Amino acid sequence: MNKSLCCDVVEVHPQIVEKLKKEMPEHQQYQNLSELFKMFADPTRLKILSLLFQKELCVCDIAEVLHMTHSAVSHQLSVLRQNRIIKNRREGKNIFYSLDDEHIQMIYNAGIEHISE
Amino acid sequence: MNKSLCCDVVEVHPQIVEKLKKEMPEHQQYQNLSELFKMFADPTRLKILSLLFQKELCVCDIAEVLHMTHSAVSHQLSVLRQNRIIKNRREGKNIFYSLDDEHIQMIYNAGIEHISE
DNA sequence: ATAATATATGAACAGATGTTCATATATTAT
DNA sequence: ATAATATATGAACATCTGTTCATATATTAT
Repeated sequence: MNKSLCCDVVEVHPQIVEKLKKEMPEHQQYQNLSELFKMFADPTRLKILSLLFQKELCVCDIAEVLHMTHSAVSHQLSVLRQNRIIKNRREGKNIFYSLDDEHIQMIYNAGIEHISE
Repeated sequence: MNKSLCCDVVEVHPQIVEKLKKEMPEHQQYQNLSELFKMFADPTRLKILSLLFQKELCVCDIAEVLHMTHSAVSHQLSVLRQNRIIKNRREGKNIFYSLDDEHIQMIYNAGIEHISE
């Protein structure tokens, strides 16, 4: 009788907990959001993005600037592209990569602001 | 002689590549930034943050809303706190968690905007 | 067609990550 | 002091992640 929902005896915020439970968006939305942020959660990808903020570039440009193998760069570009962070266009033997939209730089900048506060 | 720096024969963007190399911030900065974004790169942590946007909460509140064990919640809160995403205050037996600053919500919202475009 | 170049891709591996379980610490009530 | 409660923490484990290596594909030049 009147078994509490939290902390075994008394809920700390019973009405708030109920409200939050009801208003909670679907798991899928959090999943999608986490996958977006995952793209920013690696120093190599951040470096690549920060380069693409300045100019569209091909694999070999990026590999050269970052002192990385072409393969490693290509894999990361592939991941970024599959997640709609960047897009590409072919020009002869080269494939040029660039940002997919401006939100990407907004998110990046918001992060920069935080760490340099 | 005149050995190219990129693509074995001709750099695609030789002057740009040199410029980018010189202006590249230190690895540590990208490392720090990636660690910030890592905090947002997990659905559970995003859920916790979205709850804390609304109200300061204790472990048991969060565990109840998310149907998670207290231990799992506590571990995530600990990670978030070590990374200065959230702070806490004790009130008797309870420890209340809340956001450390407003940048956090800015980053979160920038992400939400992107995925709902 | 053949060779050279630019990029992509699959498999494998090491290292990181999130949860669970068991246990410890801290606060409060008895 | 003892018991009960809220939270923290260490170890273990399975899963995920990023790079490397080897190889494949696509484009261009010969």
